[in-house]
Amino acid sequence: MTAQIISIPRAALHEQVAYRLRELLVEGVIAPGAKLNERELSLQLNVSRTPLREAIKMLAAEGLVELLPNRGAVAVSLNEQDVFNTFEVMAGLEGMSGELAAQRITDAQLGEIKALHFEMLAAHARRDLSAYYRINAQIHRAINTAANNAVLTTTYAQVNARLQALRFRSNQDEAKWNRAVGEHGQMIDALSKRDGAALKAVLVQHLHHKRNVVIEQIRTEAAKEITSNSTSNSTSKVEKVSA
Amino acid sequence: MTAQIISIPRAALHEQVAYRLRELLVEGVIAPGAKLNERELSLQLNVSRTPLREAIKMLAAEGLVELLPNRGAVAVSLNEQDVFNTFEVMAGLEGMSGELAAQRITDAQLGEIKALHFEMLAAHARRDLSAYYRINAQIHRAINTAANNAVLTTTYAQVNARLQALRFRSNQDEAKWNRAVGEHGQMIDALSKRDGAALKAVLVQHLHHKRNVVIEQIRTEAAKEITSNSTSNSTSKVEKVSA
DNA sequence: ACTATAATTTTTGCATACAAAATATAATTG
DNA sequence: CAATTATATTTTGTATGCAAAAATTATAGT
Repeated sequence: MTAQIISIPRAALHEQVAYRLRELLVEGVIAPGAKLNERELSLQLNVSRTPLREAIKMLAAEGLVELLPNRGAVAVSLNEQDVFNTFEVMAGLEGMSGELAAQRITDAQLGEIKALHFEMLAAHARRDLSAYYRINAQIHRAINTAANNAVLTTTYAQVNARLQALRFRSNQDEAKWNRAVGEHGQMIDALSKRDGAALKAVLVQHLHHKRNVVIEQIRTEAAKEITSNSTSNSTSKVEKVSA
Repeated sequence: MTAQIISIPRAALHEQVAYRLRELLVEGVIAPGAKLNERELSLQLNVSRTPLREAIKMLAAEGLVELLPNRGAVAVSLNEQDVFNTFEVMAGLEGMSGELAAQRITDAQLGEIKALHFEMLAAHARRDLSAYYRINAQIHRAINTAANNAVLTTTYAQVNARLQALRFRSNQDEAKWNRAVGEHGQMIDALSKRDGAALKAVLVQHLHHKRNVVIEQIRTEAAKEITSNSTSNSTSKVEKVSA
């Protein structure tokens, strides 16, 4: 009879909207630099503008969108300097995560990370990039969890979201992929030995390499943009949200 | 004639409200755990509930208030674990700041920090705690600026704001104050030598000590609360915003 | 034809209005 | 009189409406 009374109230509308928008931004459905039209989005998400605007304000505070006075919000578009800075902070936060995780990780958590590591090796062997990225994210999240610091976790997630929005998960070359996998092996070693300094060093270097890959990619794409723009018209501006 | 046309548009209302609320929260006018009544605040700030709510959502994303579904927002109230975690992250971020600042600081910036340091020594000599805290914050901000990483600066500011809301700037004892000033001297030395590792170490230790002071104070106040509650009624709940 | 200006439309920003949930108060019953 | 239920009030959540700003289109002038 009273079964439903305890039931958790469904998340507030602005929360749901924020969650959905976060997805759209991080998955690149709303491309960097694209405008967030309130009327359009409220129609597509089937909510009024009020909770939508509240959600947008939250995303602005998270750094996923930028607010232009009287001109609404646009999805963040990071330039090379921004990407560099973001990776620098991410490296620091990852390093912290690793250092703390090495001190605090439980045997069960370590076991799970080792399992994930083998799954990652499997994905690598199959050349399954999508699975690789998924498991990779899981491993890093697991390390973060093992650090056992909620403030670190949310801070990390917030900074990381902005990088995810770059969607740089394109085809990296064979050598770099192999190196990344190798670095992951070193992480497991360091974690097993509870060697915080070593884990930190690997993680920082791992992110350093990742940063280089991304910046290289940004430059390549910027160059491509220019050449393609001179021949045909750019498609990067026509951004539509698919509900 | 066209002088006014270029003039920057005044900040949007929700921005102004967010700024003001941030002040009220950080300065402790709205005490930790206090409820943010929308009607009340909108009257006091003289805005409608719409921009007020937008501002509150931003503060929630910043971690300064907590949203309770269908029950509004309350000023964050950090327990001992939260404070510990926050300081841990702050130490990491400060360390990063120091390491990068040592690499990137300009002579002019170093000069300014040295000047601030002398001002701090003056405040210390005068036992002017208020000035000391102000200058202390300026020095840490200056180091952060010298690190030349906008993402780090905003991340740092966001995490720091939550600590400021604790308002632990009460009277610390003589010995600890002296030690803190001594640590500041070491910072200047490390910065002058552009010794990132040394600066980082000092900053991390500095925060470590600060954390201990704060946690000790929290425990003391918690103990006081209990005794005072048993004799008279607590005043910590009756929180009013003074516009 | 191209630029500059004016009218129109769209879009954002803010306030208000209404509905639903939560809280406070009153009433009722054992 | 305490405990519980019912009622009233307050408060939050969402939608809508209106005004101001920006973007777009139309118009006029060179």
